[in-house]
Amino acid sequence: MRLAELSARSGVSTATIKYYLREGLLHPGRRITATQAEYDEEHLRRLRLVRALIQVGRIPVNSAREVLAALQDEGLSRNRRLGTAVWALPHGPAPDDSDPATATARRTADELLERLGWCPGGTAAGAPAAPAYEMLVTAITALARLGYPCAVADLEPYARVMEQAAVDDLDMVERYAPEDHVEAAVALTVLYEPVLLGLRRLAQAEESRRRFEEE
Amino acid sequence: MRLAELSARSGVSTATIKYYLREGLLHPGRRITATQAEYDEEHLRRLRLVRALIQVGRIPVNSAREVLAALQDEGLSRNRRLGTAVWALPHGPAPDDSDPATATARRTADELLERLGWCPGGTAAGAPAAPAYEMLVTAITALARLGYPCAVADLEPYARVMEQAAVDDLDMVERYAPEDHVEAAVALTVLYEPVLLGLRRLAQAEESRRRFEEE
DNA sequence: ATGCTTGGATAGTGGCACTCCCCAACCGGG
DNA sequence: CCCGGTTGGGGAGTGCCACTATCCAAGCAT
Repeated sequence: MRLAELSARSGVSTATIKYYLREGLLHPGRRITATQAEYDEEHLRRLRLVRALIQVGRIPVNSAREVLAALQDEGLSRNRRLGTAVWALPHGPAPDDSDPATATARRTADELLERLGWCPGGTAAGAPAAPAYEMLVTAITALARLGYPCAVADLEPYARVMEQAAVDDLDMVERYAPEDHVEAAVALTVLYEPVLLGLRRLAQAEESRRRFEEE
Repeated sequence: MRLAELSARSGVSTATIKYYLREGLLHPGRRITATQAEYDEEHLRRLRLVRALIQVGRIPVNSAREVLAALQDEGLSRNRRLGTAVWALPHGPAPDDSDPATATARRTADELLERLGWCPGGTAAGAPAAPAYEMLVTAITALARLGYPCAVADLEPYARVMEQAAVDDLDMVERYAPEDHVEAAVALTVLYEPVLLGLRRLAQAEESRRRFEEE
């Protein structure tokens, strides 16, 4: 199919597809002549994934490129590819280590992971800490600076809850053929984030109504 | 305190504070002379909240203004203020109702809410749907378009999990004095989002290691 | 008086995600 | 074979956003 048809079937403008091609988010089509190229179903599928990651998952174009590159790095084992892809996901500002509140937050996070029996820093000993761990530290620091408590005991219930979500995530991934695991894991990790946050806000509204309903 | 001291104590540059003042995120200081103003602890507290919402919670400046305006709208009841504030939180692109997949997603979401016993659309009957509900529909649509299943049965476990998180959220809010409930609810809703997502990614890594550890 | 700081206003910056436009190469009809 | 319309590549431009730099008059400190 031609660029125009790819555009029509995906609902993405040709200008935007050309931009993604330039940015390396999409492989170039098979060149038919010097000025024309042919795209296939794989391009369409990839384009839809790109769009979903960027628009729904709010991932910056640069990160999306890294994530997608990891997805199909044939030189890596399945586990390494998944790790690399999830590693490239956006994770907000790095903790400000000049702030003493950050040190406290780090201790809280470490103690939490230890109590949960998870790997310290989200990785094997000695390795750099996972971006998700840094994200957690940044958020705990901000909460502490605002005067909201964030002790291990406050965080633990949330961790238990996300542990359950992760089990459900992995169950869902395992429905697919092993060669699709990495893409499924990335897509489900990213695209279930708005689902989880949306459900949380709805659940809060419901619970709030239940507790404070007096009109 | 003067602008310079506010800047030093918050770690935010004077230029940025002036920008926030212009944008109405911060109340103007008490004018001392024609060219000087005095700020107090309340300004400092507010500034820290603004920074946390924008930097850690990734809320756009415009939304932050609306959220903060709702926080202290004296004309509204506590519940209405909270509703207005949470309503103003960012929620991604609106569902594309010209896409038939959106209609399916809407049906899935409705059925899910019904099964959970939550208000349809996250609101009272007839009222416009909550932004969080629209966010959910958008995400379900994107997943469906990518070929990932998103049936009611797939979503329900996540909803149960977030129901528990919401109970924990509200418990935490109730530790504060009633007059602080609204601010606490907003801060905890927004700032626990990175905590939850970070914990989920760490939990996934842990669960993945548990299932696929073979080195 | 003078030389610093202060705070308000305006204009500018850099990054990001597109989007416009031109051009040369192609394709199809007459 | 010619010619109008279409295609894809590429560079430049757009709009938005979150700041940031500069200027200026008014203060305060010595």
